[in-house]
Amino acid sequence: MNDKSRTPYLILGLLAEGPCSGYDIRRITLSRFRFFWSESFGQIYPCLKKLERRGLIAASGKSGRGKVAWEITPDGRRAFAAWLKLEAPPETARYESILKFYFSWAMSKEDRDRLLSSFRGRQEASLKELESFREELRRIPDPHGNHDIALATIDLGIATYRAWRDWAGARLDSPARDQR
Amino acid sequence: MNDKSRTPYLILGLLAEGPCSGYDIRRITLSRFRFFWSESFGQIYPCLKKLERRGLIAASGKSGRGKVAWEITPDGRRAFAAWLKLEAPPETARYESILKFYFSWAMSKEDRDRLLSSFRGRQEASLKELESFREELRRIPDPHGNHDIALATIDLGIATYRAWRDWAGARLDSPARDQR
DNA sequence: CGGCGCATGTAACTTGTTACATGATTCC
DNA sequence: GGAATCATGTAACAAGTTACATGCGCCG
Repeated sequence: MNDKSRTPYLILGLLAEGPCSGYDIRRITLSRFRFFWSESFGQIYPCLKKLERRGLIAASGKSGRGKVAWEITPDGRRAFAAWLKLEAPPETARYESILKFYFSWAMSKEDRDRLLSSFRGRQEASLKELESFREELRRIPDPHGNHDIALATIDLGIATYRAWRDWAGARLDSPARDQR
Repeated sequence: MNDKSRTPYLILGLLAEGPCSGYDIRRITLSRFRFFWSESFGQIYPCLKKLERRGLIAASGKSGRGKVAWEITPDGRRAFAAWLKLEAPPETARYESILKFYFSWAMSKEDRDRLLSSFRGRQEASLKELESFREELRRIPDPHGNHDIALATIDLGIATYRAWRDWAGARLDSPARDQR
């Protein structure tokens, strides 16, 4: 495991919490992980096969439909723990809508407002989704004692979505004033 | 210009504000754009050549050292404006340190605190950098009247860095309590 | 029994990074 | 004159997306 893709570790980490299918992993990255992670099927499925070949995960029978439940092996846990200790490299980001906002001096006021308002709407929707997931998580039992950390992660997402929504809101409500 | 890379538009947009070299573009993405954009030399230089071949930009002589000053052409402005009008596709993100925090139930408390504290330090440093750039921008003249929008963009970065720094700070100062 | 969503898979492609090379200029 | 930084460039590679194909099971 000396390549640079993080996909294997995302998978190992999720499986370390409990069995999962490739489809489950995809759904997780699309919902509660969305503000900090993404994966496509084209990454997930080949990576699952590769991890299996290396003995880091194993298929533990099929559940409903064609769904495969994957489990982490002791070797997998070791590989995961080793990665977890490493310092993460500097982060990079690409938010096209922020880039467009930066360039929005070249737009009409209407187009800029449309951009802002659609931005605000997306943050608002993501916020609602995370907030309701947070409530759900708070209610269900916590067998492994890791809910506090999951909740803390979600709180970071909530804080981010709120800050972004409010930022857009302020530009829409009083666009001429200089807010901080 | 029917491919999916946004690099050409970043370049066109920056050149639309004034002449720039490839190195300048890189520096901009490394500093004030860092919270929402990144580019590597391996993308920038080939892309500049391609944009020149297509007549969207032109080299306007050399300045100090071997530095090439690039300018946008009328065709370039049109291509830029056309892209700007399009709705941006859904955003994806990858923050390895947040992923690691999510998985930090598998860490010792010391390792988790180290992670949080290094995270906080990076947000703090980025925040300071953006704040001082903001002050600098406020002081210099604004010939094209687009400083307000640049400042607004920077404010989003500042809000993000603050929220992230404070989130990490709260987890470090009173890790047992349930903050919002 | 038709359509939708679940679920897996993969091939072709694009995008982006890394590592390297080169040379000029500034500063000590 | 040597080191650091500025500045450009590219080849090899890795990573990630897209578009497709397949089939099952559930629901109306």
